[in-house]
Amino acid sequence: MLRNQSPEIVVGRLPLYLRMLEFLKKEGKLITSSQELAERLGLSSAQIRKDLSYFGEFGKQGTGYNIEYLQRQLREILHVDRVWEMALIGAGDLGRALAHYQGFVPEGFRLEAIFDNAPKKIGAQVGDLLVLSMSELPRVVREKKIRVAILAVPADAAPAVAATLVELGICAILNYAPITLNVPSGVRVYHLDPVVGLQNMAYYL
Amino acid sequence: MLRNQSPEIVVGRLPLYLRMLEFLKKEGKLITSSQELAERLGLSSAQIRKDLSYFGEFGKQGTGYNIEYLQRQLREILHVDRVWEMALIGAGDLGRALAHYQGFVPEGFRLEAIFDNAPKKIGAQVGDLLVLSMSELPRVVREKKIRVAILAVPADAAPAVAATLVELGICAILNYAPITLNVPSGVRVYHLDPVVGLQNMAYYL
DNA sequence: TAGATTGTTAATCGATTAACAATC
DNA sequence: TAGATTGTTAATCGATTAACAATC
Repeated sequence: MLRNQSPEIVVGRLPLYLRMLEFLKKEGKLITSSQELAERLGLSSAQIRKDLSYFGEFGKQGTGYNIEYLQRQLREILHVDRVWEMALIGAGDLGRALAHYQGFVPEGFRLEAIFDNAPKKIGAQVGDLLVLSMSELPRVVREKKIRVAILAVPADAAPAVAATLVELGICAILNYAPITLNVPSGVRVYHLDPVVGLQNMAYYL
Repeated sequence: MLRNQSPEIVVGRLPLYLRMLEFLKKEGKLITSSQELAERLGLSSAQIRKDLSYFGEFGKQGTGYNIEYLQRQLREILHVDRVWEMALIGAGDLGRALAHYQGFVPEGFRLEAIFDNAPKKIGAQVGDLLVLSMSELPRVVREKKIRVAILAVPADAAPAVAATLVELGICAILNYAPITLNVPSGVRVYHLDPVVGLQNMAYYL
């Protein structure tokens, strides 16, 4: 695959395209166009065509894009044409909410285990998982070859847990802790902080 | 205030600066520099100076930035030098986790009420709030002059709820539903979807 | 064929970086 | 004063958009 420009920002939009394609499919559509996608997503049709063209030719002139086909292609590009096992760290309110979330599996991810270091929580049932001690983390990550983790611990615990995850070979961390994590290059962190979103929007209030 | 370029992307970084300043303060620091902030945040020092200079002059040559002072200035710029009341829609697992979250108030936001339309949930105690019926939403929003909402309902319910929120005059929506919301200009939506983050990172796996 | 829409090029627009005078 | 760091300018870099030939 040719990579003559960094696609980081483009890759960031592909999951949105994938989500919208699923939505359109549920509306009964079989075909869509860059214009329809653009309108629904609040982007320009040129941007969508350009983004897609970076990875290949997926449409037909005069017709548009076959939704199923484009979904398959995008899933392949994003490597979500398989299921990635995940470790969830933190069995607090948020951790339990994530453990109950049904939306991961259809999109290429599955929670394999949930960890906490509070003795009161260890052994508790959460969804169809039992909360394991943090001391089990290395073994589970190794045995299940886990490469993705969700971090749902308080901010003050996050740096140490992140360091452990990195050491165990985790290379993608979905971080719910309200703190900027310092990780080596090669490890990716995606940050989800409600306060960052709220403060951002507050500027415009 | 002069606005000769769109600061959207800059405004998006200010909450990160604010969060890092708090972190440095907790380490006992009184002063920081664009270089220190840059290293900790993984940005360039030039970018941080440029971002700040867009809103004013907050530093001293040779010295750097007084942390407390810069925090106060950034809070004022972002309009989080006050507390915004919020309505939370959805009393599922995620809604309850958000209702228990202690991190909103120190950052300028407070949950005023939580709503759901499931009869089983209405009246339940969640944190120190009682779950109210959706039919109460208009009254509460009006009486408390609420302008910010958190949407924590399933994707299929989200568009209708968002439309209601917009109609009631809500102008900032923190959206946890995995769907792109269509709102009029003037209403801002900040999207938090774990799957989007995971799929984005999966590209690099 | 006529109409529609893609994929792609070139132009435009905007964001980041490098460099440095100003100054603490 | 010497050293450090800001605020700002100009240069660079990258992303978006407009336009259109190709083609279904």
